[in-house]
Amino acid sequence: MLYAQIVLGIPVEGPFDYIVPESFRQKINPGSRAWVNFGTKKKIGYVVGLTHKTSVKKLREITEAIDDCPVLDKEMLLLTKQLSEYYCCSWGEVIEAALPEALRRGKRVPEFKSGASKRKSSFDNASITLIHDLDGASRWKVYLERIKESLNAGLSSIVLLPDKNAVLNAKEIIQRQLNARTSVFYRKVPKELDEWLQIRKGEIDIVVGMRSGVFAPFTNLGLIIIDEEQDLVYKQDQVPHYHARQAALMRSGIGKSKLILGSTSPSLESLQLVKKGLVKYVPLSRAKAYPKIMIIDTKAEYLRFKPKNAFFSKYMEDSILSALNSSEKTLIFLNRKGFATVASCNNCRTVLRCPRCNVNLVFHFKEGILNCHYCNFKMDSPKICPNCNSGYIKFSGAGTEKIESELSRIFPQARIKAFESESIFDAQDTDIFVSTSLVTKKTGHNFDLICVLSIDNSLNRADFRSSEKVFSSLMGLLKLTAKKLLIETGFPQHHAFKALLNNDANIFYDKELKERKELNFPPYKHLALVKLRSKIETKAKEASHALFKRLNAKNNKRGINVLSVNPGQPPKLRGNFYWQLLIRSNNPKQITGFLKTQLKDFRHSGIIVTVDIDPL
DNA sequence: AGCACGCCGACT
DNA sequence: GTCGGCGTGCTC
Repeated sequence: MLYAQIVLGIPVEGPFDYIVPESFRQKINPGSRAWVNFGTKKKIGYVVGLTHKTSVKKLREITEAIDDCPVLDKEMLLLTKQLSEYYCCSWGEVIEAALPEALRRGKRVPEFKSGASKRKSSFDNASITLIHDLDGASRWKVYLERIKESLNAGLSSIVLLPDKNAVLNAKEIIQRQLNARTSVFYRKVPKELDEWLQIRKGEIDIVVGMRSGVFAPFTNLGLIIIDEEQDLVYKQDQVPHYHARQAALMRSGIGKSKLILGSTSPSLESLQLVKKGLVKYVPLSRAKAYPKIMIIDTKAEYLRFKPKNAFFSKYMEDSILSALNSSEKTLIFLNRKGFATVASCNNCRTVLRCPRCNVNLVFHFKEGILNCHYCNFKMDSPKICPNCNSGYIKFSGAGTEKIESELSRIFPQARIKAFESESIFDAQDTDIFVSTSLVTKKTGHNFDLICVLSIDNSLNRADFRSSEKVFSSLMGLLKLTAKKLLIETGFPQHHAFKALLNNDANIFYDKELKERKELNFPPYKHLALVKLRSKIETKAKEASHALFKRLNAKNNKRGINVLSVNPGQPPKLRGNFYWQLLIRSNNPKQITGFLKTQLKDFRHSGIIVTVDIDPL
């Protein structure tokens, strides 16, 4: 008797054994899909193994075999398994993250010959490289060389980028420079399945994609490149909360392929791997001139000039004016969209909030609406206060739109454009651009003057990564100018600014690493976030406290620390109330092991629990 | 996750 | 008396 060990794309640990009927023997192999009855439902199962022995009494038969040739090869099976052990989710859930939608729905693929797998040279320390490239231009030379090496060895490459624009841009560079079969591959790309099949058949040499591109089904992978590896989009914000960098590290270990991480401001995680000697560090110098950088101490400015409610310091205003006078291009950078942060009634002080998330709504002047930046809830801006019917709604706080209108008041002669969202911003006839971090995502922009406003908001978040995020966005801005960069801050001594002033990233990294070490934060320790959500506020609170108590009681493991229970951030999102536990450990696998046993029989009505390992 | 089985409260 | 709430266990 032959049994198939099958996992499913639901949060239950398998595998489950099924009888393989004689007629399906040819088609049931590790990595192939099959229809199975599970409970009362018909589901897609993924065969992860075959066996002649089973301890289960009442077995069911596989309903139908789907694949002539397995959709997952040995490497992919191992990769998805390792990821499920790391990220505290089921094997089947990771498999579903790695397959195109059509395959998860059970769509058949025509019979195909799997691409040949090639033997690769041995894997050593030089196999992982971190390229620290200060203006983001010179690294492409290295990328192209390494891809070419891979091609010459008959091996394929994956190139990951943070967003669609960068993907299309990269594809163009590659197609211009190399004679190779290149495919753009990401979730929801038109004809996703066709692309997938071509890669699986070995008809493609290079895949350019985003996060999920790390699962491109090559059988002869030689190289993975992750560009701007510090970018937060490489972490999936849904189960299975995997990080493309982590997946790439695992995949390169399994398949003996090389890995290149490229960045303008490397993550501390990657630098830590360099320090441990696991990753080779390659710094590239900046080709562009280094701009003049000024840190404007807003406290000192205030003492000198006492501007009341001014958005710009005197120095900044003067700089913008002189840029205008010599018809230079200026960028005003701030991290807040919209016209105002808060809309409140001037009479009763009622603040207008999102009904689903309970956060302040942001006023968008052009559309005349209030918008929730968490769930995208929109409503027409009310003329009168919904609470006291008074007719005066006050808007305070500065977003891009507010700054835009303020600028046109101070500089009526200037042509000003604010860009949020995806609006076109190659306008030639513009003197001053106002933008959020979106501007660093678009290529080919150059400014004579960049002014950074209200960076302190970002710096003082209750987030241990806030400094790193600020540093990274400043380094992103640095790429956009060779002339002048002004930063307003009340913390001019901060190591992020010092590093910038001295053109020495190590000033930032050394200090930041030291702080992280002292506080037991990543990259020295790992964190896990256990999130509980419920429609009912008290239930979420009570359940999270019960879980906190339980985890502390059951935790006899050395090295695991259940740190805190807190309301989620934000506490209310899309009509659900969130609470979260924070756990610290030396090793994510240890947390995952602990949580998998503890959460199996933790059940509260109306509560959904999810786990995020290495949250960002 | 999704479902069935099973035991207690307020309704035709 | 029964419809339905949700706590509990299970899915090969």
